[in-house]
Amino acid sequence: MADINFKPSESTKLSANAPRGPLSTPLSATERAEIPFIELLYFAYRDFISDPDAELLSYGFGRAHHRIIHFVNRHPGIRVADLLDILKITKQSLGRVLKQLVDSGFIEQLPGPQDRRQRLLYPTEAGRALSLRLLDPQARRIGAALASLSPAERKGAEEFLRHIVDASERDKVARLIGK
Amino acid sequence: MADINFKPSESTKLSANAPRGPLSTPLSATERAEIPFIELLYFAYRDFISDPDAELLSYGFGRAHHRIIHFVNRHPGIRVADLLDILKITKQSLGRVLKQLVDSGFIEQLPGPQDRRQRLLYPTEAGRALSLRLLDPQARRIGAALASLSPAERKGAEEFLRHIVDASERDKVARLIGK
DNA sequence: AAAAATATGTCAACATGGCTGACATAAATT
DNA sequence: AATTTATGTCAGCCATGTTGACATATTTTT
Repeated sequence: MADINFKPSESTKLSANAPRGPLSTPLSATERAEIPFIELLYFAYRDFISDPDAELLSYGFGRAHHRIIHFVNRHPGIRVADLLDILKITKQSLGRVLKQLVDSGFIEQLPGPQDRRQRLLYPTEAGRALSLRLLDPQARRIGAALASLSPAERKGAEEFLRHIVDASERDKVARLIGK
Repeated sequence: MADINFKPSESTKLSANAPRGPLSTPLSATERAEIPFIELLYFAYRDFISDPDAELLSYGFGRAHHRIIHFVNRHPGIRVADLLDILKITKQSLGRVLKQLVDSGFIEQLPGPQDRRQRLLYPTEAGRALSLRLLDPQARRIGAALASLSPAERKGAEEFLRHIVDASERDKVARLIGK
């Protein structure tokens, strides 16, 4: 490995002591003003899911269970097909995790009244309780964040997130969220 | 299974035809005003990562590769320990994926000039190019979202995300983002 | 009534990317 | 000289995603 024999005056702080790499100039927000938002989304989401992740551990569940529990509680009687469309996963992936939730008594399946091929999904009392437990820390986190914003800023946060969603999915998401 | 023998007047649309489940009343934003934001974060993040996910497929890479490529390009010469602290994963998880990126010529490792135990990470030209390719669709998505907002609303979006981050991580994130 | 389409479930195999635990090595620090 | 630190590596486990093929019950169509 070649040693350092040339040390040009570096302009950036982070790479000041490392002018030997193939590329020592950082990708900066100067070039791409959107980078801070990209990274904020990453860090915010990383921490946003950390609370329920910890809670789920004590039940032996994971994020997949969380998503199912949440949307079944939000839409009791939801069809399997609609849940698949929300989660954008395969029925095999869903089936495995859903089965665990049914077996452990958090979700119940009932045949559809009109179409008896359907197995509509409902939360049990335990399922509702779990949903609320998982919801609580996230709601607190959101609430605290919103509390520090003006009404216009709050609207900005909401509109920003709505526009990050695929344009083709936006209406459906708006309907699901209930606005 | 008990049949329906009582059909109370339902107020919500979604559960109107399904009053037989253990719980047919939906968890609604009426009880928890933060629910729309919780779901918006979920849907926004789901779509936000879909563009790079598709792009990565053609390289045989996954999200783990994306994160490494991104932060190494943002901070050329970063130490392995610092990258681990950003990603919050174990060195074994990082090592496996990082090795693939080094072997395929997207990232180069160089010993630290002061402390030669360190293996500082730098992007190669190919690594920078890949980083920009992955960045592009996300930056466009963010840019389009921001374009629809007023300055105050933009500030709201940014502040909201900053506050979603763990309080204990907020300063570090601010430094990483460069503000 | 028979045929086709639909909603769902299931079996099997595989890939990614997390994890833990144990151990190795080289370099810096004490 | 002993210890600590930065990093790597081997081995195995787990969660959760994938594809493909096939089964079943029910509804719709012909």
